[in-house]
Amino acid sequence: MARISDGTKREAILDAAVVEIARHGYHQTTVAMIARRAGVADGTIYLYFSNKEEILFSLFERAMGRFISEGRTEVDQGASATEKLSRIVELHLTLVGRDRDLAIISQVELRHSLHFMDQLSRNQVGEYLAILGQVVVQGMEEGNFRADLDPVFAAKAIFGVLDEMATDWVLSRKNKRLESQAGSALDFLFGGLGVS
Amino acid sequence: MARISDGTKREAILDAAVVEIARHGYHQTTVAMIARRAGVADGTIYLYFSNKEEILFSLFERAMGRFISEGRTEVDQGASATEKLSRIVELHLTLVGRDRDLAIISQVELRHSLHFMDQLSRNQVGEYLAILGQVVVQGMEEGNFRADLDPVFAAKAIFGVLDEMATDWVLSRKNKRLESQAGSALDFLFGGLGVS
DNA sequence: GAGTTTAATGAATGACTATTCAGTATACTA
DNA sequence: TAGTATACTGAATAGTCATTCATTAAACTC
Repeated sequence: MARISDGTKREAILDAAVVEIARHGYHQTTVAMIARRAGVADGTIYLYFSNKEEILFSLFERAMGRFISEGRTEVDQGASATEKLSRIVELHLTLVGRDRDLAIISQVELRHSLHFMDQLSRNQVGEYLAILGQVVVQGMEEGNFRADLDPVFAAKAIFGVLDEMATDWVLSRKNKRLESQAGSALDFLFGGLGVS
Repeated sequence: MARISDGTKREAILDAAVVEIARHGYHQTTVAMIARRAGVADGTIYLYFSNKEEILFSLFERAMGRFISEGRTEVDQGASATEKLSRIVELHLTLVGRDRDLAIISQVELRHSLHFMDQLSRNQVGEYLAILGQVVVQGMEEGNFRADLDPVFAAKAIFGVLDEMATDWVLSRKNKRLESQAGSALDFLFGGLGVS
């Protein structure tokens, strides 16, 4: 029998969870529904996750892990801060826009509870904000961004704009591609950052 | 016996709900908990609300109603678009920052489900975005904002920044007043809008 | 291929809680 | 004050589901 450490069954469960939770919401999704879609028995879920909430956590870690690692790569490929920011914006919108189910999870379902949001904010989102903050600092040092910026605040503002765009896209039924607004977003953000 | 139409008991229930839901989250809050805090029997809740979810809806309507009406007043008091926007930003941060429990409800608990967010977005938040959009249009007509702005996009971006600030404040344990960042926010937003 | 270990199953359990409603209390009416 | 209408109560109901665990199946070992 396949070793539990293969990870393929675990992945299957997470994949199933994305679909079910995106479709019905976390609280309306039963463990049985996830098990059924993943093609395993209810009890099997508990061999891989200690409880239902851990599935949601794992879902997020998996998604955000990809997000951050790709983000770092993009940042490393840009030279100037403006270039790095362009890449981040493009990537953020592309990644969110790639998979609507996953977007629903990250824009809506993961924000269920204070406790949950707190976790996110302290860990993954915090890391993302830190990356943004570093780019802002670099831009200031290069003399391309306003000298009186507060990098921590600016990072939040940038994130706020991107996050609102993502949420809006998830809620709108239009099929307009999210990335298509990257230009407007950059114009706005560069303006806010004082890029001349 | 007091008439049901007095509304005082209904208000008491909503007040109790804000506290309990902010403290424990919507799903961990039982109807019995709300009833207990409001000083009424469990069954009494159902004389005023048809089910638990309607309490959450009503909570939101009550809060957002105040928000929008005060928002309109502020807008009407400003002459130029820049002045109006300053007032809106100040008001938004002040109102959110005034009551942490209510802020938790609006920044976290009300965003529970796609269905719920959809409602918000379509109605109250949509109205708020419309107000912001009008201000942007005015600013463009006055020649103070960039001419190539997309007002619908700009409204979302403004809202995104304010909303992220609010969420961050709710999650942070610091007691820094939210309004204290209004200046930074305005600098950023005016920059994004191309105010020279 | 007998024996052992590991993985998977799914029916049963147990706990929880939104909602109901028969009964009680309070206010109004004449 | 008797009678009626309205508001309130809280124990009982009814349904839901996360989680467990005794049993079965598969894989590995030598």
